[in-house]
Amino acid sequence: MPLDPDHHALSLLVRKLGSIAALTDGERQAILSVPSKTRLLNAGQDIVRDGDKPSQCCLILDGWACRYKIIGEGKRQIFSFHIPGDIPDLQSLHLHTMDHSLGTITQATVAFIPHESMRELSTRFPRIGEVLWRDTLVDAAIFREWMIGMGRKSAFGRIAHLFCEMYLKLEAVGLAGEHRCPLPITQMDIGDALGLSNVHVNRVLQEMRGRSLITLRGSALVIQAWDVLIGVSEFDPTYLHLEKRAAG
Amino acid sequence: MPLDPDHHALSLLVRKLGSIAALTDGERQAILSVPSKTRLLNAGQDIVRDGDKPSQCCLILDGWACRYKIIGEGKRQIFSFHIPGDIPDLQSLHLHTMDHSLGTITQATVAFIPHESMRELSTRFPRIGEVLWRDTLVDAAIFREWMIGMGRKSAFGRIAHLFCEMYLKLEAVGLAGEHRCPLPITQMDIGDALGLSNVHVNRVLQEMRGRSLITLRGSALVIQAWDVLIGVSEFDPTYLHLEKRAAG
DNA sequence: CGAGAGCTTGATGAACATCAAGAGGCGTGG
DNA sequence: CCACGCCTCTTGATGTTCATCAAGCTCTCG
Repeated sequence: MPLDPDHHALSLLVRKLGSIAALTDGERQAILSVPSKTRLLNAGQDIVRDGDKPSQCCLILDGWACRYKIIGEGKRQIFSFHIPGDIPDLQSLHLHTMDHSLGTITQATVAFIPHESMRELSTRFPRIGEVLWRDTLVDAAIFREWMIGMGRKSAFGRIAHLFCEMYLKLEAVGLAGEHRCPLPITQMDIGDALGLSNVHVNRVLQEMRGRSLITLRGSALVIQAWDVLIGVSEFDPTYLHLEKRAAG
Repeated sequence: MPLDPDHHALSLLVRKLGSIAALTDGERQAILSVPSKTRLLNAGQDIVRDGDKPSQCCLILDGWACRYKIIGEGKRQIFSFHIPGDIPDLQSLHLHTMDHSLGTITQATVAFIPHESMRELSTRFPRIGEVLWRDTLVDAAIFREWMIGMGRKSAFGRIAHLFCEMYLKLEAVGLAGEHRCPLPITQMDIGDALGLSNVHVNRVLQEMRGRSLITLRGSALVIQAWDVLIGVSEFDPTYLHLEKRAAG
């Protein structure tokens, strides 16, 4: 089998989907034969923009991305952070106009897959379609949880919640463990995601460090007091709908 | 044709889906032959609860409902308001455990449809599956818009935005016009939806009335100054993805 | 006509935003 | 190798938007 990068890209998709529902050989083969183009992007680069009508969606192979929208005078709201294995703009498959933007946070490797192929795949293999649909539903569940944070939680609780969430998401794809994970985002990013000023984020982080709850240096997060964080943030992982399964 | 209430229920679904994508006769027939049970519910009654594993989903025929979650000590976050034609718990089709609750706001008529039938319908008629999927994606788009409000907008902007949104959603199903619509929710509900206290909601409403922007008496909202409201709330209806089409 | 839910008003305080300025890190180019 | 610039983080001072508490009012509906 040739070691070409695009094939590698799709095997990540196979693993991701296989971790949610067992795949048949036929389904596996179908996914692997989907056409895709892999590209390396710089940090801080837009992948799709508010208002675009994309004809492909993207699978993150390496690096981090986020979905966001610019509003008013320089204000920004980040809706989600995305890590390898995610398809952050899957929704564009059925919502033809982007109502927000998607951009990289770090340097990132991304595979582009034509909508046409995704639609065909979903139709020919309804089970794959269901898993993809499900993926967008988990997405929405995370939005709801962020709404709770912004509507009803303190800055401290929101930040703690975000840390727990990102840790679990990373752990689920094998990129974190032992309460350590990469977190290559600025305090500004955290603020824009949680509806806080960067100044206030900074002060909360100081407090967390002062109470020895976390270590956060460079882009490495260590959660030293997991129980405290889930306590203050009322973190309940149900909403992530991570069904533990052996990868296919 | 017999005038039985369940058949009537599904014809609403036909109209709803038909307003998004043109349906073939076969598709129409298939929808109409889906089994469903119609029930009349009181105001303030739960339909599905946080933690449940429902085996059916519901179509609202009449009245209003909302999705919400109770957190901490008596705090509540409302995620969405639902009106006739909505299927508020469609996500339970693929996310088996509810991570929030769904309840009525007013007295409501609701049709219950087995998940099994919905899944079958989606598989046999991929186009219907796509439209349903799309519906959950619009749902998520609305969540994103609410996040912007709670993260980056003033109380005034948030409330104005909610009014514009509900008006357009109601208008799209023929329940509003001429900048008038029903709004059978309390100030407490508005607060719980937007992350505000009922007291503060009250004060903002006073100001809106004082500036002759709206009239809100009983459950009737009149938007007297549409342009002002969309201005202050930076309302852009793109996110509702209302594609104007003649109903099939 | 009474009871309860929702609305209204005032007083007080807390959690945050905003503004401003400086310190530390890190890559880039001379 | 050092110097420069930029980005991020940090810290302080001040101000605003909202929450909270408490009480009285109004409307509706049984």
